[in-house]
Amino acid sequence: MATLTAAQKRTQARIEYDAYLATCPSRQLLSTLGDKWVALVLSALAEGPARYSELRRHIAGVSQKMLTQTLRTLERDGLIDRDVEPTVPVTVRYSLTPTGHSLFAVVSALKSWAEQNMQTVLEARSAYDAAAGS
Amino acid sequence: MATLTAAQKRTQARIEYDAYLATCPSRQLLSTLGDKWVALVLSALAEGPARYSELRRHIAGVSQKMLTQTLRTLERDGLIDRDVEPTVPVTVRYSLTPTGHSLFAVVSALKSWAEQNMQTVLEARSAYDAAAGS
DNA sequence: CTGTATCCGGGCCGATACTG
DNA sequence: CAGTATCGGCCCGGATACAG
Repeated sequence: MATLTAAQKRTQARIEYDAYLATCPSRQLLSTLGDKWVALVLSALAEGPARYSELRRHIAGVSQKMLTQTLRTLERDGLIDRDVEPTVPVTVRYSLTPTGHSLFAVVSALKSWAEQNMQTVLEARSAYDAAAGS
Repeated sequence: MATLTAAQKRTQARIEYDAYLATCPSRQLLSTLGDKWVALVLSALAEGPARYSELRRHIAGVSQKMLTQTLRTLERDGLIDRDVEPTVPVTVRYSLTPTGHSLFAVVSALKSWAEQNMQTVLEARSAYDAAAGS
């Protein structure tokens, strides 16, 4: 039949909304920044260009896989440059593009907010947890 | 023995780094904002207080579970207020706190960056994919 | 040195059913 | 109306092994 059940309508609405979100610039940016290592890589490269192994050492907790994956994503989005020098063994330098620098500025603003307000947030959290425990 | 293998040292370094990240205000904020629905709930409430069912309708794609979970997290962090009116049936109004409003301002800045630069990013992405396909 | 390929466990999140 | 409880699929991301 042509009519849909309530459940089907809801599912359909969700699919459409997901599609809408997938094209939303803000959401795309947010999900990229939300990635665990993106902000750290941006910060590291904001201090200047660096080689793969330097990044790996500087961001101590990252796994090889995630570092490579993060770098590829950022490169694909035009946020960082990847320069390969044909030495033996090969040398690779990563650096921020202008777009990457401008994104880092935004992230810095976020960082400032966090540093100024996280204390308040943490206190609210403690108060909330204490009330729940009583 | 007292010495550690290279693998053990790396694991240890990762644990310490994770612990460090867990206390980093920026990272905490980023992982919160990265949550799929947080920004959407903030945006919705920035337009004014709303009831649970209103939010559910306004943010069409969200599931009951995730909406509740998101609201709880934001409430816990002191970003939104939850007011219960003892009517029958019960009425619940959510609204942004001052801290919540200030966070929304930051998110708005992020949104502006996304709207201004996502076109460039998308083009870079297309170019990258085209090069890979050749 | 700078990656790629594969396996696999844990957690996120949607669907569903139930409640005051 | 405004939730809570539970199950299950899927994907993220770490560990490991291999390669140019």
